Amino acid sequence: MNSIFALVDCNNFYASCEKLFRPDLKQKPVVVLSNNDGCVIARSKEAKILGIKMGVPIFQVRDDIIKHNVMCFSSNYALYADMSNRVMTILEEEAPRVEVYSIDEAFLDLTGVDHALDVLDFGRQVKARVDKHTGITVGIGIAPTKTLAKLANHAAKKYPATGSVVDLMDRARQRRLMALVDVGDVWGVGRRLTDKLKARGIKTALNLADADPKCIRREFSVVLERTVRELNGVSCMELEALAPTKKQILCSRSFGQRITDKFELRQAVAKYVARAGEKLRGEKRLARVIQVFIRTGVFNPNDPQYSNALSVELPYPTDDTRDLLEAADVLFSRIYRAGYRYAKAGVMLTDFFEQGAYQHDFFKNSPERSHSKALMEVLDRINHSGRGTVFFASQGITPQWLMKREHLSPAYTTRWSDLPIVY
DNA sequence: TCTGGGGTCCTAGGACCC
DNA sequence: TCTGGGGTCCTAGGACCC
Repeated sequence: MNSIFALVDCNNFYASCEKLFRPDLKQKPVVVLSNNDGCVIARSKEAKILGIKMGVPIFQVRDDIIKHNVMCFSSNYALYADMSNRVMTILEEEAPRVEVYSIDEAFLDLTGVDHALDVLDFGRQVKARVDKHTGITVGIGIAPTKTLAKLANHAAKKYPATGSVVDLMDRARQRRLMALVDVGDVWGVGRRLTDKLKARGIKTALNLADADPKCIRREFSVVLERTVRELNGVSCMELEALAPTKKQILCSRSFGQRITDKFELRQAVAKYVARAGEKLRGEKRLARVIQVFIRTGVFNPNDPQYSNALSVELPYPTDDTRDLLEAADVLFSRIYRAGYRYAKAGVMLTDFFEQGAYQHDFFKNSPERSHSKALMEVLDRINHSGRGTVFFASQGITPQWLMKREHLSPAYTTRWSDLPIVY
Protein backbone atom coordinates (compact mmCIF):
# COMPACT_ATOMS: atom_id res chain seq x y z
CA MET A 1 0.00 0.00 0.00
CA ASN A 2 1.21 3.50 -0.71
CA SER A 3 2.26 5.45 2.35
CA ILE A 4 0.92 8.76 3.53
CA PHE A 5 3.01 10.79 5.96
CA ALA A 6 2.10 14.01 7.70
CA LEU A 7 4.82 16.18 9.22
CA VAL A 8 3.58 18.40 12.03
CA ASP A 9 5.98 21.13 13.07
CA CYS A 10 5.48 23.77 15.78
CA ASN A 11 6.08 27.32 14.64
CA ASN A 12 8.97 29.13 16.32
CA PHE A 13 8.56 26.62 19.11
CA TYR A 14 10.72 27.96 21.95
CA ALA A 15 9.72 31.56 21.29
CA SER A 16 6.05 30.51 21.13
CA CYS A 17 6.34 28.72 24.48
CA GLU A 18 7.72 31.85 26.11
CA LYS A 19 4.97 33.99 24.59
CA LEU A 20 2.18 31.71 25.80
CA PHE A 21 2.62 32.91 29.36
CA ARG A 22 3.31 36.52 28.52
CA PRO A 23 0.27 37.94 26.73
CA ASP A 24 1.92 41.36 26.97
CA LEU A 25 4.47 40.13 24.40
CA LYS A 26 1.88 39.05 21.86
CA GLN A 27 2.95 41.21 18.92
CA LYS A 28 6.46 41.82 20.23
CA PRO A 29 9.75 40.40 18.94
CA VAL A 30 11.07 37.61 21.17
CA VAL A 31 14.27 35.55 20.96
CA VAL A 32 15.45 32.56 22.95
CA LEU A 33 19.17 32.13 23.67
CA SER A 34 21.38 29.05 23.79
CA ASN A 35 23.07 27.89 26.97
CA ASN A 36 25.27 30.59 28.46
CA ASP A 37 23.03 33.08 26.69
CA GLY A 38 25.45 32.80 23.78
CA CYS A 39 23.52 32.51 20.51
CA VAL A 40 20.03 33.09 19.24
CA ILE A 41 18.39 29.68 18.83
CA ALA A 42 14.75 30.65 18.33
CA ARG A 43 12.96 33.75 17.10
CA SER A 44 9.37 34.86 17.03
CA LYS A 45 7.84 35.99 13.75
CA GLU A 46 8.46 39.62 14.66
CA ALA A 47 12.13 38.94 15.46
CA LYS A 48 12.59 37.19 12.11
CA ILE A 49 11.15 40.21 10.32
CA LEU A 50 13.73 42.39 12.07
CA GLY A 51 16.37 40.28 10.33
CA ILE A 52 17.81 38.60 13.42
CA LYS A 53 19.35 35.42 12.06
CA MET A 54 19.25 31.94 13.52
CA GLY A 55 22.42 31.02 15.41
CA VAL A 56 24.02 34.46 15.56
CA PRO A 57 26.04 35.30 18.66
CA ILE A 58 23.96 37.65 20.74
CA PHE A 59 26.69 40.28 21.05
CA GLN A 60 26.62 40.77 17.28
CA VAL A 61 22.98 41.84 17.32
CA ARG A 62 22.97 43.69 20.63
CA ASP A 63 22.23 47.03 18.96
CA ASP A 64 19.15 45.66 17.18
CA ILE A 65 17.95 44.05 20.39
CA ILE A 66 18.08 47.34 22.25
CA LYS A 67 16.81 49.48 19.41
CA HIS A 68 13.73 47.36 18.73
CA ASN A 69 13.15 46.36 22.31
CA VAL A 70 13.49 42.64 21.58
CA MET A 71 12.66 40.45 24.58
CA CYS A 72 15.40 37.87 25.30
CA PHE A 73 14.92 34.61 27.19
CA SER A 74 17.50 32.08 28.37
CA SER A 75 16.49 28.63 27.19
CA ASN A 76 14.07 26.96 29.59
CA TYR A 77 14.05 23.32 28.54
CA ALA A 78 11.78 22.19 31.34
CA LEU A 79 9.06 24.45 29.94
CA TYR A 80 9.65 23.44 26.29
CA ALA A 81 9.69 19.72 27.08
CA ASP A 82 6.44 19.99 28.98
CA MET A 83 4.70 21.92 26.19
CA SER A 84 6.09 19.45 23.68
CA ASN A 85 4.53 16.54 25.59
CA ARG A 86 1.16 18.24 25.52
CA VAL A 87 1.33 18.73 21.76
CA MET A 88 2.51 15.14 21.15
CA THR A 89 -0.28 13.73 23.31
CA ILE A 90 -2.86 15.39 21.09
CA LEU A 91 -1.18 14.11 17.94
CA GLU A 92 -1.27 10.60 19.37
CA GLU A 93 -4.99 10.93 19.86
CA GLU A 94 -5.43 11.97 16.25
CA ALA A 95 -3.26 9.45 14.42
CA PRO A 96 -2.71 5.72 14.96
CA ARG A 97 1.08 5.90 14.70
CA VAL A 98 3.27 8.83 15.62
CA GLU A 99 7.03 9.30 15.45
CA VAL A 100 8.22 12.08 17.74
CA TYR A 101 11.07 13.28 15.60
CA SER A 102 12.29 16.17 17.74
CA ILE A 103 11.04 18.39 20.51
CA ASP A 104 8.87 20.35 18.08
CA GLU A 105 8.19 17.93 15.22
CA ALA A 106 6.39 14.67 14.64
CA PHE A 107 5.62 12.43 11.69
CA LEU A 108 2.16 10.90 11.59
CA ASP A 109 1.42 7.76 9.62
CA LEU A 110 -1.87 8.24 7.81
CA THR A 111 -1.50 5.13 5.69
CA GLY A 112 -4.69 3.18 5.52
CA VAL A 113 -6.52 5.50 7.85
CA ASP A 114 -10.13 5.56 6.79
CA HIS A 115 -10.84 9.23 6.53
CA ALA A 116 -14.31 10.51 6.20
CA LEU A 117 -12.38 13.68 5.52
CA ASP A 118 -9.75 14.03 2.87
CA VAL A 119 -6.17 14.50 4.09
CA LEU A 120 -6.35 18.26 3.83
CA ASP A 121 -9.39 18.47 6.08
CA PHE A 122 -7.76 16.00 8.43
CA GLY A 123 -4.68 18.22 8.67
CA ARG A 124 -6.79 21.28 9.36
CA GLN A 125 -8.59 19.46 12.13
CA VAL A 126 -5.34 18.40 13.79
CA LYS A 127 -3.99 21.92 13.57
CA ALA A 128 -7.15 23.37 15.11
CA ARG A 129 -7.10 20.91 18.00
CA VAL A 130 -3.46 21.55 18.87
CA ASP A 131 -4.10 25.27 18.74
CA LYS A 132 -7.17 25.06 20.95
CA HIS A 133 -5.66 22.84 23.62
CA THR A 134 -2.11 24.18 23.83
CA GLY A 135 -2.03 27.59 22.18
CA ILE A 136 0.82 26.41 19.95
CA THR A 137 0.44 26.97 16.21
CA VAL A 138 1.67 24.24 13.91
CA GLY A 139 2.27 23.78 10.20
CA ILE A 140 1.41 20.47 8.54
CA GLY A 141 2.71 18.90 5.34
CA ILE A 142 1.16 15.74 3.90
CA ALA A 143 2.86 13.60 1.25
CA PRO A 144 3.74 10.03 0.22
CA THR A 145 7.30 10.16 1.67
CA LYS A 146 8.95 11.78 4.67
CA THR A 147 11.17 13.96 2.50
CA LEU A 148 8.19 15.24 0.52
CA ALA A 149 6.21 15.76 3.74
CA LYS A 150 9.07 17.94 4.95
CA LEU A 151 8.89 19.86 1.71
CA ALA A 152 5.13 20.27 2.04
CA ASN A 153 5.66 21.55 5.56
CA HIS A 154 8.21 24.04 4.24
CA ALA A 155 5.57 25.33 1.83
CA ALA A 156 2.95 25.46 4.58
CA LYS A 157 5.19 27.85 6.49
CA LYS A 158 6.30 29.90 3.53
CA TYR A 159 2.95 30.54 1.87
CA PRO A 160 0.33 31.98 4.25
CA ALA A 161 -2.41 31.38 1.67
CA THR A 162 -2.15 27.64 2.43
CA GLY A 163 -3.49 28.19 5.93
CA SER A 164 -0.38 26.29 7.12
CA VAL A 165 -1.64 22.92 5.87
CA VAL A 166 -0.40 21.56 2.54
CA ASP A 167 -1.53 18.40 0.76
CA LEU A 168 1.30 17.29 -1.52
CA MET A 169 -0.01 13.88 -2.58
CA ASP A 170 -0.36 14.90 -6.22
CA ARG A 171 2.70 14.35 -8.45
CA ALA A 172 2.17 17.39 -10.67
CA ARG A 173 1.83 19.52 -7.57
CA GLN A 174 5.02 18.04 -6.12
CA ARG A 175 6.92 18.99 -9.26
CA ARG A 176 5.53 22.52 -9.32
CA LEU A 177 6.59 23.07 -5.73
CA MET A 178 10.02 21.47 -6.16
CA ALA A 179 10.78 23.82 -9.04
CA LEU A 180 10.41 26.71 -6.59
CA VAL A 181 12.45 25.25 -3.75
CA ASP A 182 16.20 25.76 -3.40
CA VAL A 183 18.08 22.45 -3.26
CA GLY A 184 19.56 23.50 0.08
CA ASP A 185 16.07 23.51 1.61
CA VAL A 186 15.61 19.80 0.95
CA TRP A 187 15.72 17.64 4.09
CA GLY A 188 19.10 15.89 4.20
CA VAL A 189 20.92 18.45 2.06
CA GLY A 190 23.17 20.57 4.25
CA ARG A 191 25.51 23.41 3.40
CA ARG A 192 28.35 21.28 2.06
CA LEU A 193 26.16 19.25 -0.23
CA THR A 194 24.35 22.37 -1.41
CA ASP A 195 27.63 23.85 -2.63
CA LYS A 196 28.69 20.65 -4.37
CA LEU A 197 25.30 20.12 -6.00
CA LYS A 198 25.09 23.68 -7.24
CA ALA A 199 28.54 23.40 -8.77
CA ARG A 200 27.07 20.56 -10.85
CA GLY A 201 24.09 22.65 -11.92
CA ILE A 202 21.64 21.09 -9.47
CA LYS A 203 20.04 24.18 -8.07
CA THR A 204 16.44 23.33 -7.20
CA ALA A 205 14.74 20.45 -5.47
CA LEU A 206 13.32 19.49 -8.88
CA ASN A 207 16.82 19.32 -10.40
CA LEU A 208 17.76 16.91 -7.63
CA ALA A 209 14.62 14.83 -8.10
CA ASP A 210 15.42 14.52 -11.82
CA ALA A 211 19.06 13.53 -11.26
CA ASP A 212 20.05 9.91 -11.89
CA PRO A 213 20.04 8.10 -8.53
CA LYS A 214 22.92 5.83 -9.60
CA CYS A 215 25.12 8.83 -10.42
CA ILE A 216 24.16 10.51 -7.17
CA ARG A 217 25.14 7.39 -5.27
CA ARG A 218 28.48 7.18 -7.04
CA GLU A 219 29.38 10.84 -6.73
CA PHE A 220 27.85 11.49 -3.31
CA SER A 221 26.43 8.76 -1.10
CA VAL A 222 23.67 6.26 -0.56
CA VAL A 223 22.10 8.77 1.80
CA LEU A 224 21.61 11.32 -0.93
CA GLU A 225 20.46 8.63 -3.32
CA ARG A 226 17.67 7.86 -0.87
CA THR A 227 16.72 11.51 -0.84
CA VAL A 228 16.44 11.50 -4.65
CA ARG A 229 14.15 8.49 -4.55
CA GLU A 230 12.04 9.99 -1.79
CA LEU A 231 11.60 13.18 -3.83
CA ASN A 232 10.21 10.94 -6.56
CA GLY A 233 7.59 9.51 -4.26
CA VAL A 234 9.37 6.26 -3.40
CA SER A 235 9.29 5.92 0.37
CA CYS A 236 12.70 4.82 1.69
CA MET A 237 12.30 5.88 5.31
CA GLU A 238 9.88 4.14 7.58
CA LEU A 239 7.96 5.76 10.35
CA GLU A 240 9.63 4.80 13.63
CA ALA A 241 6.96 4.89 16.27
CA LEU A 242 9.21 3.41 18.96
CA ALA A 243 12.14 5.57 19.94
CA PRO A 244 15.30 3.57 19.14
CA THR A 245 17.56 2.99 22.12
CA LYS A 246 20.46 5.37 22.36
CA LYS A 247 23.94 4.37 21.26
CA GLN A 248 25.77 7.14 23.01
CA ILE A 249 25.16 9.65 25.76
CA LEU A 250 26.99 12.95 25.72
CA CYS A 251 27.09 15.58 28.43
CA SER A 252 29.04 18.70 27.70
CA ARG A 253 28.78 22.39 28.43
CA SER A 254 30.62 25.55 27.72
CA PHE A 255 31.43 27.34 30.93
CA GLY A 256 29.93 30.65 31.96
CA GLN A 257 33.50 31.88 32.24
CA ARG A 258 36.87 30.40 31.33
CA ILE A 259 38.38 27.98 33.83
CA THR A 260 42.08 28.01 34.64
CA ASP A 261 42.02 26.11 37.90
CA LYS A 262 42.58 22.36 37.70
CA PHE A 263 40.25 21.53 40.54
CA GLU A 264 37.42 23.59 39.16
CA LEU A 265 37.77 21.88 35.80
CA ARG A 266 37.81 18.53 37.53
CA GLN A 267 34.58 19.44 39.31
CA ALA A 268 32.95 20.33 36.02
CA VAL A 269 33.93 16.96 34.57
CA ALA A 270 32.57 15.21 37.68
CA LYS A 271 29.30 17.04 37.29
CA TYR A 272 28.92 15.93 33.67
CA VAL A 273 29.78 12.37 34.65
CA ALA A 274 27.01 12.43 37.25
CA ARG A 275 24.53 13.78 34.72
CA ALA A 276 25.57 11.23 32.10
CA GLY A 277 25.15 8.42 34.65
CA GLU A 278 21.66 9.67 35.41
CA LYS A 279 20.74 9.65 31.73
CA LEU A 280 22.24 6.19 31.33
CA ARG A 281 20.10 4.79 34.14
CA GLY A 282 17.11 6.56 32.61
CA GLU A 283 17.78 4.57 29.44
CA LYS A 284 18.14 1.40 31.51
CA ARG A 285 21.55 0.68 30.00
CA LEU A 286 25.06 -0.10 31.17
CA ALA A 287 28.06 1.52 29.49
CA ARG A 288 31.46 -0.05 28.99
CA VAL A 289 33.36 2.87 27.46
CA ILE A 290 33.74 6.36 28.84
CA GLN A 291 35.44 9.30 27.19
CA VAL A 292 36.43 12.65 28.68
CA PHE A 293 37.34 15.72 26.67
CA ILE A 294 38.42 19.23 27.54
CA ARG A 295 39.20 22.18 25.35
CA THR A 296 40.04 25.86 25.32
CA GLY A 297 37.96 28.46 23.48
CA VAL A 298 38.20 28.32 19.71
CA PHE A 299 37.29 31.89 18.89
CA ASN A 300 40.18 33.84 20.33
CA PRO A 301 43.24 33.31 18.13
CA ASN A 302 45.51 34.98 20.68
CA ASP A 303 44.75 32.40 23.35
CA PRO A 304 46.94 29.31 23.22
CA GLN A 305 44.76 26.41 22.06
CA TYR A 306 44.56 22.99 23.59
CA SER A 307 42.07 20.23 23.08
CA ASN A 308 42.28 16.60 24.03
CA ALA A 309 40.12 13.57 24.58
CA LEU A 310 40.77 10.15 26.02
CA SER A 311 38.59 7.10 26.46
CA VAL A 312 38.87 3.85 28.34
CA GLU A 313 37.10 0.52 28.38
CA LEU A 314 35.86 -0.22 31.88
CA PRO A 315 36.48 -3.63 33.45
CA TYR A 316 32.74 -4.32 33.25
CA PRO A 317 29.71 -2.41 31.92
CA THR A 318 28.27 -0.22 34.65
CA ASP A 319 25.69 2.42 35.44
CA ASP A 320 27.16 3.22 38.84
CA THR A 321 28.21 6.86 38.96
CA ARG A 322 31.06 5.94 41.33
CA ASP A 323 32.63 3.66 38.71
CA LEU A 324 32.22 6.32 36.07
CA LEU A 325 33.68 9.05 38.30
CA GLU A 326 36.70 6.96 39.12
CA ALA A 327 37.45 6.21 35.47
CA ALA A 328 36.78 9.78 34.39
CA ASP A 329 39.15 11.11 36.99
CA VAL A 330 42.02 9.00 35.68
CA LEU A 331 41.28 10.11 32.12
CA PHE A 332 41.05 13.72 33.20
CA SER A 333 44.39 13.79 34.96
CA ARG A 334 46.03 12.25 31.90
CA ILE A 335 44.75 14.90 29.48
CA TYR A 336 44.84 17.94 31.74
CA ARG A 337 47.56 20.48 30.98
CA ALA A 338 48.12 23.51 33.16
CA GLY A 339 48.34 27.03 31.81
CA TYR A 340 45.31 27.11 29.51
CA ARG A 341 42.00 28.92 29.76
CA TYR A 342 39.46 26.12 29.37
CA ALA A 343 36.10 26.87 27.78
CA LYS A 344 34.38 23.53 27.60
CA ALA A 345 34.48 19.98 28.86
CA GLY A 346 32.40 16.90 28.24
CA VAL A 347 31.84 13.25 28.97
CA MET A 348 30.65 10.60 26.52
CA LEU A 349 29.38 7.12 27.33
CA THR A 350 29.27 4.43 24.62
CA ASP A 351 29.24 0.68 24.09
CA PHE A 352 25.96 -0.03 25.83
CA PHE A 353 24.61 -3.25 27.27
CA GLU A 354 21.15 -4.09 28.49
CA GLN A 355 20.94 -4.28 32.25
CA GLY A 356 21.47 -7.88 33.32
CA ALA A 357 22.54 -9.06 29.88
CA TYR A 358 26.27 -8.90 30.43
CA GLN A 359 28.16 -12.11 31.12
CA HIS A 360 30.76 -11.54 33.79
CA ASP A 361 34.18 -13.09 33.80
CA PHE A 362 33.85 -16.41 35.60
CA PHE A 363 37.13 -16.08 37.45
CA LYS A 364 36.53 -12.67 38.89
CA ASN A 365 34.34 -12.69 41.91
CA SER A 366 31.50 -10.23 41.74
CA PRO A 367 33.28 -7.10 40.59
CA GLU A 368 30.44 -4.67 41.17
CA ARG A 369 30.18 -2.43 44.13
CA SER A 370 27.79 -3.49 46.81
CA HIS A 371 24.30 -2.00 46.93
CA SER A 372 24.98 -0.27 43.63
CA LYS A 373 21.45 -0.51 42.30
CA ALA A 374 19.79 0.60 45.51
CA LEU A 375 22.12 3.53 46.00
CA MET A 376 21.71 4.81 42.45
CA GLU A 377 17.94 4.47 42.69
CA VAL A 378 17.81 6.52 45.85
CA LEU A 379 20.11 9.10 44.34
CA ASP A 380 17.96 9.50 41.23
CA ARG A 381 14.74 9.52 43.18
CA ILE A 382 15.88 12.33 45.46
CA ASN A 383 17.21 14.37 42.59
CA HIS A 384 14.01 13.97 40.58
CA SER A 385 11.70 14.70 43.49
CA GLY A 386 12.37 18.42 43.27
CA ARG A 387 12.78 18.51 47.04
CA GLY A 388 16.52 18.64 47.14
CA THR A 389 19.66 17.38 45.52
CA VAL A 390 22.31 14.89 46.47
CA PHE A 391 25.62 14.84 44.68
CA PHE A 392 29.17 13.63 44.90
CA ALA A 393 31.73 15.74 46.71
CA SER A 394 33.92 15.76 43.62
CA GLN A 395 31.32 17.88 41.82
CA GLY A 396 32.10 20.79 44.13
CA ILE A 397 29.70 22.69 46.33
CA THR A 398 29.78 26.25 45.05
CA PRO A 399 30.94 26.12 41.46
CA GLN A 400 31.91 29.42 39.88
CA TRP A 401 31.67 28.12 36.33
CA LEU A 402 27.94 27.44 36.05
CA MET A 403 26.42 28.54 32.78
CA LYS A 404 24.87 31.93 32.43
CA ARG A 405 21.06 32.02 32.40
CA GLU A 406 20.34 35.63 33.09
CA HIS A 407 17.00 35.81 31.30
CA LEU A 408 15.31 32.65 32.51
CA SER A 409 11.51 32.55 32.51
CA PRO A 410 9.63 30.92 35.42
CA ALA A 411 8.77 27.20 35.31
CA TYR A 412 5.15 28.05 34.49
CA THR A 413 3.99 24.49 33.93
CA THR A 414 6.27 22.37 36.09
CA ARG A 415 6.57 24.15 39.43
CA TRP A 416 3.54 24.95 41.56
CA SER A 417 4.97 28.21 42.86
CA ASP A 418 5.51 29.47 39.30
CA LEU A 419 2.00 28.67 38.09
CA PRO A 420 0.53 31.74 36.41
CA ILE A 421 -2.59 32.89 38.23
CA VAL A 422 -5.34 34.73 36.37
CA TYR A 423 -7.41 37.08 38.54
C1' DT B 1 34.82 40.46 26.90
C1' DC B 2 30.84 37.60 24.70
C1' DT B 3 30.08 32.30 19.67
C1' DG B 4 24.95 25.79 22.14
C1' DG B 5 24.17 20.90 22.94
C1' DG B 6 22.98 16.32 21.68
C1' DG B 7 22.41 13.03 18.48
C1' DT B 8 22.68 9.65 13.93
C1' DC B 9 24.63 7.44 9.87
C1' DC B 10 28.17 6.49 6.41
C1' DT B 11 32.83 5.98 4.53
C1' DA B 12 37.68 5.39 4.13
C1' DG B 13 41.62 3.45 5.71
C1' DG B 14 44.47 0.69 8.73
C1' DA B 15 45.25 -3.55 11.39
C1' DC B 16 44.77 -8.09 11.40
C1' DC B 17 43.45 -12.80 10.02
C1' DC B 18 43.43 -16.91 7.02
C1' DT C 1 60.90 -11.56 -12.96
C1' DC C 2 56.66 -12.93 -10.81
C1' DT C 3 54.78 -10.31 -4.98
C1' DG C 4 46.90 -12.58 -3.53
C1' DG C 5 42.53 -11.91 -2.20
C1' DG C 6 38.88 -11.70 0.75
C1' DG C 7 37.04 -10.83 4.98
C1' DT C 8 36.19 -8.44 9.65
C1' DC C 9 36.71 -5.04 13.04
C1' DC C 10 37.81 -0.62 14.64
C1' DT C 11 38.45 4.34 14.47
C1' DA C 12 38.45 8.97 12.84
C1' DG C 13 36.28 12.14 10.37
C1' DG C 14 32.67 14.09 7.63
C1' DA C 15 28.06 14.92 6.72
C1' DC C 16 23.51 15.62 8.29
C1' DC C 17 19.51 16.66 11.68
C1' DC C 18 16.98 19.68 15.34
